[in-house]
Amino acid sequence: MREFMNVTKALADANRVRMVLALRGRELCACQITELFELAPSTMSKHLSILYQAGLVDSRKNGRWVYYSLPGRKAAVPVRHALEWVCDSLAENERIADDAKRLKQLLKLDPSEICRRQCQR
Amino acid sequence: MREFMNVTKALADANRVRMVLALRGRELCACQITELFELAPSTMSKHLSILYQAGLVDSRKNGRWVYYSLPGRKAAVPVRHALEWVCDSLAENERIADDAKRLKQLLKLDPSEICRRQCQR
DNA sequence: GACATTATTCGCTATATGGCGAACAGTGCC
DNA sequence: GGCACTGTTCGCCATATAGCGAATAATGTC
Repeated sequence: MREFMNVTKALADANRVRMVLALRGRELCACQITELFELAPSTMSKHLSILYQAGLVDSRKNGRWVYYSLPGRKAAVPVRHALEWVCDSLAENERIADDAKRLKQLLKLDPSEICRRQCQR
Repeated sequence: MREFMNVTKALADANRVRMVLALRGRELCACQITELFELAPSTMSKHLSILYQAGLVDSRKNGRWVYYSLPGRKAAVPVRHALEWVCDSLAENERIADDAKRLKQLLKLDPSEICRRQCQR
């Protein structure tokens, strides 16, 4: 029950749901996600931590960068079903499509370029 | 997105999830649900209203009684999938099994008997 | 080692949420 | 109509949550 509620609570925030969908089919580093959603890095980090605790995302550290991704087959069955449910339900969603569009632009840039942009704010 | 978040938010509370599972395969009147979960009627009513707004439960009024049930085929696809996900994920859960056991006892009583019990508190 | 870079943790504030009891509303019975 | 019964709405309080900036941690570069 505890674990299941971790998943439902993790999915009860629109920004976290958008993050899950942004991770479909690719991994993203923290700064890319921060840039995509225009939130403070600390806020982003907390969201990702909640998703991670729920098992909804994986993380991988490489040097100074931390990459997040969807867990795929290794995830527990309830988590896998949750991810399928979320992705299926919002596949056609306008907001999600817009996120995907902006992400596409973002991926053309070098990650370090993104971080530089953030520092200038 | 709005509608989808209504569902995830509705499922982000353990008591509401337990209510959904208690409604598997039968309808229950509000006083039965109140008795099962030992919450104040006003609290129960609010929870049921949130589930209803999300489309996760149906309601039917009959005289002084209001009956709640799962929506079945008429529900939208994302809602149906959510209900399947919840029920599958917690089918073996201890707490849910205990709820089911207590509910079984409760169903032997007449609804009006239950209400009388509540008034005596 | 000193410094820049990337991400997380901590401390705080504003808002949202779950809980209750009291008041109100709708229904049925006398 | 008056009253009992069943549920809901309202007003309140305590706690949880999302957000930010500052401080800290971890890594790479000079």
